[in-house]
Amino acid sequence: MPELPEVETVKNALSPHLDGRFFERIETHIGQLRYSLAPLYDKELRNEKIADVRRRGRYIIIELDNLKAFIIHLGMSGSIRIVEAAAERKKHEHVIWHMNGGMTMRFDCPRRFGFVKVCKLKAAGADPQELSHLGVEPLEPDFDAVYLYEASRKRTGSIKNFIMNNSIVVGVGNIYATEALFAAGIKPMRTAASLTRAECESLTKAVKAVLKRSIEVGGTTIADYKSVDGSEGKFVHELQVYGKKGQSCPVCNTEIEMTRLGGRSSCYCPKCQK
DNA sequence: AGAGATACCTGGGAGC
DNA sequence: TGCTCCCAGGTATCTC
Repeated sequence: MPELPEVETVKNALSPHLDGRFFERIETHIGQLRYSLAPLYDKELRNEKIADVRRRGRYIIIELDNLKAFIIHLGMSGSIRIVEAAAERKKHEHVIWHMNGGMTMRFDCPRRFGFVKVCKLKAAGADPQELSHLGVEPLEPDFDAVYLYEASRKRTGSIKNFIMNNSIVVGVGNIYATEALFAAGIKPMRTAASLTRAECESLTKAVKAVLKRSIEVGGTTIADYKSVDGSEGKFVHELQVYGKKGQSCPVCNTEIEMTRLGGRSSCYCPKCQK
């Protein structure tokens, strides 16, 4: 399931294949994913040089020279691959971009939680209006103890849901929220407002460390996620508590427990996490 | 305003 | 074996 490290990995792998090329034709095999795919037939998306490929939160932005852009979200099961136009289409490859030079970029999205949106940018390199609600990037310096502490005052929801809230900080999903809270020694069900300054310091550091480490090893492959070349992320081998209910804590051997927060399962060590 | 619930969707695993 | 049921996940939308 693609979280920030996975999307970062995909974006980095995609970039050299798209750089300076243009889309000659876009082919869709389904009417809509999360949103209708009809806007992809806009003529202004064709034969226009690809100016930039970047990431914002869990969204990939492919910007064209005319300031039109695609926003791609992989949902929970989406992947993108670059293959020759002649390659056989996989069952769930719903969108195929044909590039000059004979290669295609293909969006495989079995569970259809992903989407492709078309938008118009105000300037080169600008964030689309569609993503203006997003909070800070977790790997940027503005996600720090002061920010987290101040944003979380008066917040009565759980700290886990708080750091998974896209309007606060982007790209932290269930896996990395779970792992970061373990690394910081904080129970996921604590209210956000109950965190001290010191705990905000350890939590922001833990979020950054977990995300950076995962990017280094190519993300986390649980079931569906693969990068552009089909390789699997190796962070799954470094998970400490995610999905390990009933197993021993790698630090203190206490049995890992699970609770549900915001409808999502949340594993934690009852002894290491206060 | 914030927080919780729910819908969306399908593959995979468990249980019968 | 084959069926049904349930779960996983992020985001948008709703309700309180």
